[in-house]
Amino acid sequence: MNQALICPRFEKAMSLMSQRWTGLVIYQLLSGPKRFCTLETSMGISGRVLSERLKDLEQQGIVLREVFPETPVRIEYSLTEKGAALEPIMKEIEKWSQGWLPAEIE
Amino acid sequence: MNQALICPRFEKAMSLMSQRWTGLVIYQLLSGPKRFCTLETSMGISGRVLSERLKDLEQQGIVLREVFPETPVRIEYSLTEKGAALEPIMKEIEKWSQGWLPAEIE
DNA sequence: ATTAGTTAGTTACTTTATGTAAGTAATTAT
DNA sequence: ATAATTACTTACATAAAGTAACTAACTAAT
Repeated sequence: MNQALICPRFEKAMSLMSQRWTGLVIYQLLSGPKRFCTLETSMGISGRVLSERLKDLEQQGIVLREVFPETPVRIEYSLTEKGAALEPIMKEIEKWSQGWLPAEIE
Repeated sequence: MNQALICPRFEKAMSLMSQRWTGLVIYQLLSGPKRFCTLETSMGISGRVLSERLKDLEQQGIVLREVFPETPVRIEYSLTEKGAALEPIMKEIEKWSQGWLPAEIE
């Protein structure tokens, strides 16, 4: 009865991208490793959700968490190879947004 | 204080893609116009949210709603040019999912 | 020794988003 | 008159996200 079955891998990828904040976190990490507080303030996400997302992305092998025992402790989040492979998606979103969304009024 | 300002157009596009179901709705419409009940059953979205999403996408000029006064009434949703321009994003998501997500076990 | 400051979170609570299931309106078939 | 179909909407329940205060580990200053 289900005429258009969706590929489960595609569906999974889409549900990843469809989670609020996930795309932006990945986008931010494309320009290099970032720490928790940097992500928090630069994208306006709440610490509660950021913490949740980073754990999730780490578990999925998309993000790597590294602890540097400096003072105060520095923890850096970066993209794994799997995570960096998401870049073409981001580039296409960027292209579309530039081609089809209105620029801001100055 | 905000070292990595995000382009507002990109942010808007990302927030569109980050809404639950929006990406899948667009993906389904890439293969041609679809009616409400088809979308509803093929992707397992609730009517309440599907209705909300379609209205939203219509307002943003991504989806076109057409009424065919047959019996019973047929209403078709399709992508506008702006909506169809999202295809490259979907293709990249598809590529990534095939390259990095495990295939199902048969 | 006590107080304050920093980072990376967590916790309890509130608000918003989504799911569920029943209902409505228009139309035709029986 | 009753049932069936499509395209929704409505009321209510559950899940996800936002807010703000708190904790833990450490150092620096008073």
